[in-house]
Amino acid sequence: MKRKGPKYEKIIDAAVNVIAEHGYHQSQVSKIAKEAGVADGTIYLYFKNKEDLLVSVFNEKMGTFIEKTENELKGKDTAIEKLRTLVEMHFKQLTADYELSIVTQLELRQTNRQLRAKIGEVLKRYLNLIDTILQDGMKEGVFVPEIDIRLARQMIFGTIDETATNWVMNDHRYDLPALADAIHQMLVNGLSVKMPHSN
Amino acid sequence: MKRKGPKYEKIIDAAVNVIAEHGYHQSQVSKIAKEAGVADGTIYLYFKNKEDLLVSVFNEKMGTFIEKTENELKGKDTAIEKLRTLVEMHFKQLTADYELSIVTQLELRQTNRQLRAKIGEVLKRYLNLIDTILQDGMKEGVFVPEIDIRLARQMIFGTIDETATNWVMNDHRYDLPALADAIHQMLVNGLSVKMPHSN
Amino acid sequence: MKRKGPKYEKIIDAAVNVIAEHGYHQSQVSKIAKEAGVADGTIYLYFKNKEDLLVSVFNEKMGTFIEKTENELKGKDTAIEKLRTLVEMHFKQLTADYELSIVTQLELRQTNRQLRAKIGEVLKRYLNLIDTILQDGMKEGVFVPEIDIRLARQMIFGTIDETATNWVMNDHRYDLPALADAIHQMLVNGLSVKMPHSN
Amino acid sequence: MKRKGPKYEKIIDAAVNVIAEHGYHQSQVSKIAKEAGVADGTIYLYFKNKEDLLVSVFNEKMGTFIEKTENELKGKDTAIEKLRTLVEMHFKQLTADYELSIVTQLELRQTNRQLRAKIGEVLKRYLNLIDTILQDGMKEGVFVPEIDIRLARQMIFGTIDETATNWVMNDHRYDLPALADAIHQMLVNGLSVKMPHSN
DNA sequence: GATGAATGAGATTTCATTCAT
DNA sequence: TATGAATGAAATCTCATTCAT
Repeated sequence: MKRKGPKYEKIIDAAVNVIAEHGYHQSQVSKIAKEAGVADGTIYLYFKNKEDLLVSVFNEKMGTFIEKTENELKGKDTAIEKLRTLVEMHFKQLTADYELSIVTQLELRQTNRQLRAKIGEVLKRYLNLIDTILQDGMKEGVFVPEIDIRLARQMIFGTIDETATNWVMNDHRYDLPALADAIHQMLVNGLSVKMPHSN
Repeated sequence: MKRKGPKYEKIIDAAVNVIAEHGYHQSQVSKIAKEAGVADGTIYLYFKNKEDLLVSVFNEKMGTFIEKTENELKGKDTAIEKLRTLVEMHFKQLTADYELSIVTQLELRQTNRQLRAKIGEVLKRYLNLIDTILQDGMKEGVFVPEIDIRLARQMIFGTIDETATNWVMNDHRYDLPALADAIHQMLVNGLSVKMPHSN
Repeated sequence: MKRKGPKYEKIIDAAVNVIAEHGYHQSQVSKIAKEAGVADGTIYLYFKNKEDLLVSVFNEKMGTFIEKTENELKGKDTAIEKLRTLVEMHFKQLTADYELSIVTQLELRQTNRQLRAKIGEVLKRYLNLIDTILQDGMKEGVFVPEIDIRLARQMIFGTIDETATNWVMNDHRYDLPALADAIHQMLVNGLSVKMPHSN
Repeated sequence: MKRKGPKYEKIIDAAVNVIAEHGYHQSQVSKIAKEAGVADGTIYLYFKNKEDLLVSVFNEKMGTFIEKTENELKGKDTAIEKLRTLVEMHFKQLTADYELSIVTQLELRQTNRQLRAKIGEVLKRYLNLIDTILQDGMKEGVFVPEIDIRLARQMIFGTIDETATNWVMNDHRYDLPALADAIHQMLVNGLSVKMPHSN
């Protein structure tokens, strides 16, 4: 099972394109092979089976996605800046890769539980990024100390993801990164130390 | 195409049970028919095709879900109370129907774009509920007036949905309604009129 | 899994014909279905999978084969007559069913160990027939009492089977039942009470 | 097409081992190449194709088998002794080569008609040995002169082969050469000049 | 209305063989 | 000679849907 080489990359990219264009359930191995310019059997020299290919697609693309975000975060000093960067990077990267945005937001979700579990593994690294930002913010004293990290993470990821999915389902009709500020503002408000509202 | 009658209900309920037990991709029409105690062909007297059945499942169950929430909201006076009620009702109803929670949070998402679009139609009524609460809150002066309703709705729904999905994926291991208060607090904070944070 | 009905018979017979004509490895399910005049999927209403179909072919045909032999044996009084009948029936039945002779002597042997084990189960009933004849002969005092039943059975079956296989491999070019007498004579000689040869 | 050299031997032996261990249908060319320590393509420098390799395996191994038997027969004077030697050598050689016994008795039979025909060619030399013994015995006056050589040969080979196959299928659980005497006795009886039985 | 036997299109994966190096 | 990456044809089985009864 070769896991590197130019054909490996080609197949991964072909998979993204085919899935984005034809949808998950219409992405036969033969279609991906044709798009990659290799024989059907060649796929199986690089991937154990179709599921392995799909997981690898998510791994590779999400890996890059996360790394870029991590790198960008390094230059930021405060949790609030980091959170803004995270949201911005998320939206910018999806905007920069049209096909990928369709694949991650729509297509790769129509998979069975098993595949979704493996995808979930990869996502954990991203969720850990969020957790770190939250812990930083609590240390800095800008986020409410009693906050449940898990719930806060679910608010942040849920909000970003829901926003991104809506954008893709609306055919990328509007400027997603332009929404980053407003989203950021709401999230920070939700987490910040302040006078309690009266209810 | 009969849309009512005892068999109609039986088939809908059988579908929920079969999907919850065996998963979306293992829920063949014949299995649902057997669970419902009818012949395979009978399904097609009540539903146009399998997709129609699945949409109907979501319609019927989500319809009840939304109605109960609407009724509960009627008794509440302020937007903040209404939001709390919405979150609570969401979590309570999922907790009360084990099978439904699996079906709506996990299984019905593994469907193609077309089916998801139809499910989205049904969801709109729920999202409108959220919008109304937001508008109320802005009229009341408790929510920031400049807020983008769409983004706020995505934060609220995204947070609730992500929280619910995590709970199901963690095998319902903890008390979901118990989280409603903390979630509500974060959301209200995120939306409320207050002194801006310094960043 | 229906195991009876006119289609069941049709499929079994179609399988024999297709295997006899095209050989085991060229007998695709679709070819058998076409020969039987049913859809591919119909095969799977009557058989669990292709292996199950092949085992059933052997079961059904060998079952009839054995029953006819058993019936014929009932009319015989002595072990020697019974043995002659067994050999004759074996050769006559193969001669009467051209396709079956090819399938059982040549094609169904090119199968994996698992399938062969299941076929072996069916054969046991036939081998038991032989054992009974041997025991009868020993009781009658015409067969050497010290004979190892297992070895004697292997001689009888091995001889008959090898003879039949050669006949099929020689394209049925000669009259197989005409050899029964000579075969029978040799086998009886081999087993009979007599003066030991001098060696 | 080199037919000699150390790699030729290595490949032949690797084939026997792989087939014995994994079974005929699990013996891919690549697996044999790996076992032999050569590249897949190298196989095709020594053999025309996979069938040619398998026939060669049978050729080489059966050639040695037959030669050893021939050599042993040379030292024997009478047909009866020769027959005993043939049976003994057959069983001893199978016992001495565990892998070979599995390959010749079980695995190489699961092949198509074409390959089996070629294997039959190789076997002819062995069957000729039997024929010679039979003719010797008839000349010596110990075997019935009217015997049909072909039938007698089929009895001898069929019995030996059936016995050997049963032994392999019973996982070599008992001492095969120990059965040679009894088998020999039955065969000789079957062929010998004697008073006809009364039936 | 209700049945359920029958349909048949469609896709993943294997593996013998080739050929450029 | 030797390599081994690449090829691509080919077949089992599933399951939504139909329709004669």
